[in-house]
Amino acid sequence: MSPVPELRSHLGYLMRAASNAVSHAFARSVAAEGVTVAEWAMMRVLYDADAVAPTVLADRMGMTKGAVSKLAERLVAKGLVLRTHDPEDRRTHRLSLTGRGREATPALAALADANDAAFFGVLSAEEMDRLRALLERLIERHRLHRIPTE
Amino acid sequence: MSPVPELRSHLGYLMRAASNAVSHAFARSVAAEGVTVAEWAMMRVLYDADAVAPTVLADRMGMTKGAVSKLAERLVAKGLVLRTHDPEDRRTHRLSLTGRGREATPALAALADANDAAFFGVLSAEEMDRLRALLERLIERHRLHRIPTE
DNA sequence: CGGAAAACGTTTCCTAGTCAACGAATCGGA
DNA sequence: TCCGATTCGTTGACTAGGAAACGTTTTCCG
Repeated sequence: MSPVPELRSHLGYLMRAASNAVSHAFARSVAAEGVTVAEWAMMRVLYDADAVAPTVLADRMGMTKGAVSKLAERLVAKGLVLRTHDPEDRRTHRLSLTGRGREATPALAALADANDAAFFGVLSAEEMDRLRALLERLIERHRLHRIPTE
Repeated sequence: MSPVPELRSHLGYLMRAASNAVSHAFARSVAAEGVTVAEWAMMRVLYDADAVAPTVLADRMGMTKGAVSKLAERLVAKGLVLRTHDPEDRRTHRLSLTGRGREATPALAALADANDAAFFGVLSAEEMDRLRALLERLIERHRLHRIPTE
């Protein structure tokens, strides 16, 4: 009967626990293809929007530019991403998928689908929709919150 | 119109994004008190169940014993946790909060409450309950799933 | 009761990300 | 037009955790 709330009572704690579990499972899954979760995320962004500046990627992926810099370097080393010059601004450059990177992406997407199905399959379709709506609202709100402070 | 599903369509991705945001905010909050999120979690477990073996903590916190070993070492160095011998088994030992650790815990719990309120306050009470129920089910299911494979 | 097997915590190596300092390039205002 | 302010990506210091190898201690069974 302590006045101090339990760990389990905090939504933040539950969120972290669930997220760790799902990400860890997914990490094992994509590791078989030789990439990490963050690498997959960057590849997926580049799959749609090629020739993206690192700063844009950082914003879109919710990471710092330092992290993007290192992540891109790993993908370049693996031959999945390449850097090209920006003719109009010599400070920056553009990141694109290589042919191999583009070819590998659909298979990784399939793994992501399978991981989602395995982890969230215990929920009904309606519950999954509700969860998705709740998460999207939280993310949306946080985005708005973050801009003025930084 | 690509056949490859978007990142945003994956619940795992949304979960990771939301979790990162809430944990990051909380990390900044508790950093003012000189501890990290994981350190707070261990302290909270020890607050209720004192004199706990590292293996038990690892299981209860969902971390590896290696991570617990390092985490405990940091807390010992900060004077918030102490190790005592287990008289019946010389392989193991017990972890407890020091007086200072015990005194500091309620304030950290208050920060956790405040962080929860700030982050999840955009949801209604009913939505928060639903989210909690969904997360608890996912965690529960994953626990059960993990045991037979290891 | 003795030796193989198991349990326990630590340590090493690795990946990963934040923060802050930095140097180069560009922009903007006087 | 020129110099301070800003923007851009990189780098280094640091925290954090997983995987696996390791040494110690205990357990279990023949």
